[in-house]
Amino acid sequence: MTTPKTREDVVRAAGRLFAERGYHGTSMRDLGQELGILGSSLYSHIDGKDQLLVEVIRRGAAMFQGLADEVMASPGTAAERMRALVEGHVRIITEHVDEAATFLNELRFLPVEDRAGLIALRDGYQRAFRRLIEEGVEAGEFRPIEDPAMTSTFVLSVLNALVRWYRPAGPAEPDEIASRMYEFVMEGLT
Amino acid sequence: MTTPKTREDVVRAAGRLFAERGYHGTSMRDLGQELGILGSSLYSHIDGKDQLLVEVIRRGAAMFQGLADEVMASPGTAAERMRALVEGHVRIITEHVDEAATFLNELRFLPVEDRAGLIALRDGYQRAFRRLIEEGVEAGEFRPIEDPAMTSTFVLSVLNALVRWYRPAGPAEPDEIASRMYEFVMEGLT
DNA sequence: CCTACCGATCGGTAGG
DNA sequence: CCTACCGATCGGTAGG
Repeated sequence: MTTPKTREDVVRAAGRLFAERGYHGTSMRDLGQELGILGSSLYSHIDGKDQLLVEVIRRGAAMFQGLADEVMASPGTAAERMRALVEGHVRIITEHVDEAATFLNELRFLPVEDRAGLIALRDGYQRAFRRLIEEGVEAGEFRPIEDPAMTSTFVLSVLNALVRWYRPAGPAEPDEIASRMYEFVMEGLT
Repeated sequence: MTTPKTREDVVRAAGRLFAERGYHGTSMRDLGQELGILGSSLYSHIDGKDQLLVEVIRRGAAMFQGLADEVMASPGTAAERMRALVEGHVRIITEHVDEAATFLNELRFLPVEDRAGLIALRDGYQRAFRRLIEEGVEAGEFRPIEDPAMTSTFVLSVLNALVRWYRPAGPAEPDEIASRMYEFVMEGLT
């Protein structure tokens, strides 16, 4: 009675397990079990385990890159665009934790031929934050910041760590998380 | 001519590989190779692979807990103690990246009987940050903060992410990193 | 610390 | 999607 699994089902289940147990902590038999089929049956949908990792991570990367492209092409002050980046980043993670977590945690296990390209995407995303910080400093919206690259790492550290503690059943709503993150990033503790 | 490996050598090499490739991405044969011996020879030093994970993570946990105990028992304003926590945290990571990274990344792979205790240690460390934030708000040193628990997560996100990007050969000195982190945590971007 | 293994599990294939 | 497998690798042991 249960309808046959699709390739899409397989990729999504892979994201779930890679996020939860890591790429090397997930066997093809685990993944089959998650879908109610045998591990060997997965190979009618995909070519190999590493292909699944590539596909899950590509999805994560694409969402973040899309956000950065959109926000950086839009008008507004540096503060306004920073708010848009924070809200978008939180939305991506709360709506797609698995792909986001796998993108952020399992990049190093990618096959060599895919690794460099996806790391470049991640670095490009970080560069958007750095440029925005530089613009904000120049415009006098932000305080003088000696090392915008390192500071962009700090901002992204706060945002990315959400994949580690976000739980859909948790007490905090995504909107509330985004607001408090933006506040913290802009004002710090004082 | 090379002196025999000690148990200490084994634990340290395990920390290195667990940090770099993850627990499940490291085989006992990999670990042996790192030390110039066979995988099976490791068992004259240790009882099992999971024991190595427990030991590496215990070391990481102990350093952070020691820092929190020391700082929270010392006098000083909330800001002064926050600075001490940031500086200590950065020092621990820059001097012991492997144990720190394994503690922060591989906790979930611990044997069930050790997991809860070490997670409790991590949570206790985070509680020190939360209490300090609450004290700083009450004393009027920090701005009013509605959710000190979530805010402590933000501060720790910035600090913990250092295990992901710190490289001893990198351009930034530990002291400089600590200063900029403290500045960011206190003032944010504005 | 090595030699020589062990059973279990891994990613993956052929054929239906 | 399953049956029935494959060679390779896994964590680990006995004996020296």
